Amino acid sequence: MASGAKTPAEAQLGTGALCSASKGPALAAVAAALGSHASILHTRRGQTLALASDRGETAFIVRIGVLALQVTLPDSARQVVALLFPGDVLRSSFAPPQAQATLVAAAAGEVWRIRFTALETLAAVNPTIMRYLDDAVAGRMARQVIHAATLGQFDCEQRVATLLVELALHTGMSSPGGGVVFDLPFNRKDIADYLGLNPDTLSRIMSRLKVAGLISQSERNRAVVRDFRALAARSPAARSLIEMSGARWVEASLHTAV
Amino acid sequence: MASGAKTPAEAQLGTGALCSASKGPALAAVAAALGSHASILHTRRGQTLALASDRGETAFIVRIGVLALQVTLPDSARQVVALLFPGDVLRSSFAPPQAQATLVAAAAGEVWRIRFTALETLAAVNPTIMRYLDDAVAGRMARQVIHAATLGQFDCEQRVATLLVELALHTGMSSPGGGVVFDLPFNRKDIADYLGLNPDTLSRIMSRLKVAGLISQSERNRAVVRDFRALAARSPAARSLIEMSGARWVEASLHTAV
DNA sequence: CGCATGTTTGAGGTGCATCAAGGAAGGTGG
DNA sequence: CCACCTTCCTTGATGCACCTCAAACATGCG
Repeated sequence: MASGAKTPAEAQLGTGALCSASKGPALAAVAAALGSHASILHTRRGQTLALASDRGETAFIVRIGVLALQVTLPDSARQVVALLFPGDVLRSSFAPPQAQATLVAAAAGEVWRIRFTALETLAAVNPTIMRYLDDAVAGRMARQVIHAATLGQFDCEQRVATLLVELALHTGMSSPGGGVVFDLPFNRKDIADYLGLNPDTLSRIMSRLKVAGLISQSERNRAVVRDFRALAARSPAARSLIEMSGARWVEASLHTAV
Repeated sequence: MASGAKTPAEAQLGTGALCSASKGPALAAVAAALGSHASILHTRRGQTLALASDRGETAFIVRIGVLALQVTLPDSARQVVALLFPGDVLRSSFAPPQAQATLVAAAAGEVWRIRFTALETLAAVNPTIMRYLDDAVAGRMARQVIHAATLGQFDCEQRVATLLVELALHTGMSSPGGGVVFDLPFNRKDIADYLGLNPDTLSRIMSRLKVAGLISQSERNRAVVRDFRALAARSPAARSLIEMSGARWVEASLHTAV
């Protein structure tokens, strides 16, 4: 999918352009089987999705766009716990009890919602679906592991670099200028809450990266990575994220300094 | 299981005493079906288990004891990403690629290892197993979410309180003195790496909690929570952890100040 | 234009890390 | 049984990375 072969909807929404299909069974292969049981939600920027439906557990499958799972523990500040990209699967039970958990859309996109029991039934019958779900959950867990390492061990610049690498890999499109362009989901406060930083500190780091020539911003909420290799070098998690994303343009970017 | 009704092995190893069965299908119910396909590993304190076997993906099911999953990203310090308690399930693909990941036993215990493909096959045939695995993974993810919030938002005292609550809930036994006793897995450095803190800082916090009368230490590597309610009050994640653990003695502890 | 919301940047404070010295616990050989 | 060593834990002094507060600066909208 490195060039062409994207649906009009994807092109319009600016996702999936540079991100090749995930490993394992592609979502497309299981879409047909799931489609009849799932309700399709079209999201807008900032829209919140209720995690638990009236009764029973729910599963969400991201088709297009970026979502954030945020959690607020009592007497604590909010933490954006995970960013969800196309292909990701979320169960409502992934959020801990006794916590205020919210699913927020970063942009216009598409999410499939399905009762978990129904999904379980489908998985029992269709090995492809089961494999897809298992792989999606495993990938989600691996990303969560990286996030834990990010929050626990990285300094603020490494955290920001990690986020930018993550976004470039998942939602980035190569720009005419030679860099990688992508939308910054949410505002500074939300991003800071994802990285466990202060918004002021985040702003400072971004400015520093701009001065260093690694990134630039055409408009607000949009970023251009000018030197992906230099950026990746500042994130200890870059290699892991690159291998997990399976994005093909990375190869080229890593060998061509800008 | 608040009193008696524990196997000799559990009593000897000091686990599972106060922790009632997890929700959903108990591990015992699926043990028979898995037993013939899994190899049983007996762990010693500090023993490391290879995550990926020679070929193919592996799953681990913790029966007795505590394990830690630790990850070291390139050019970064080690992060203990998760503590695994009896009933927990770990797939080798939960660890990100391009990272040095290790599974370490905190104490003598028992772990079942099984090829993931075999486990998948069993799950497809046996709904009870599938349900158990799904629930175990969902619970693991919820704990990972809490850990992210802990690393991202809590101050150092809240982090330590959270760990102590977690350990008390999962491995604690009520002591004659009225408190809750449990082993401290690993040494200070390892615990600090789990909480994203410096060992020196951790030691200071522990001393502070001792002075405040919340905990005491009979021997090294062993802790007694003297006032569980006060400790829980210092951890924003306590309510979530309590509800997830399903430990029954908590009810009593929460209503009796010491 | 004028207001609301979000971002940037500076000045100053603080929580935690770092460094270093001392102390307890456990193991080993005499 | 006691010196001795190694390992781990504790605790004080100091410094820095990041947070906090506040003011100026952008951006969008009625």
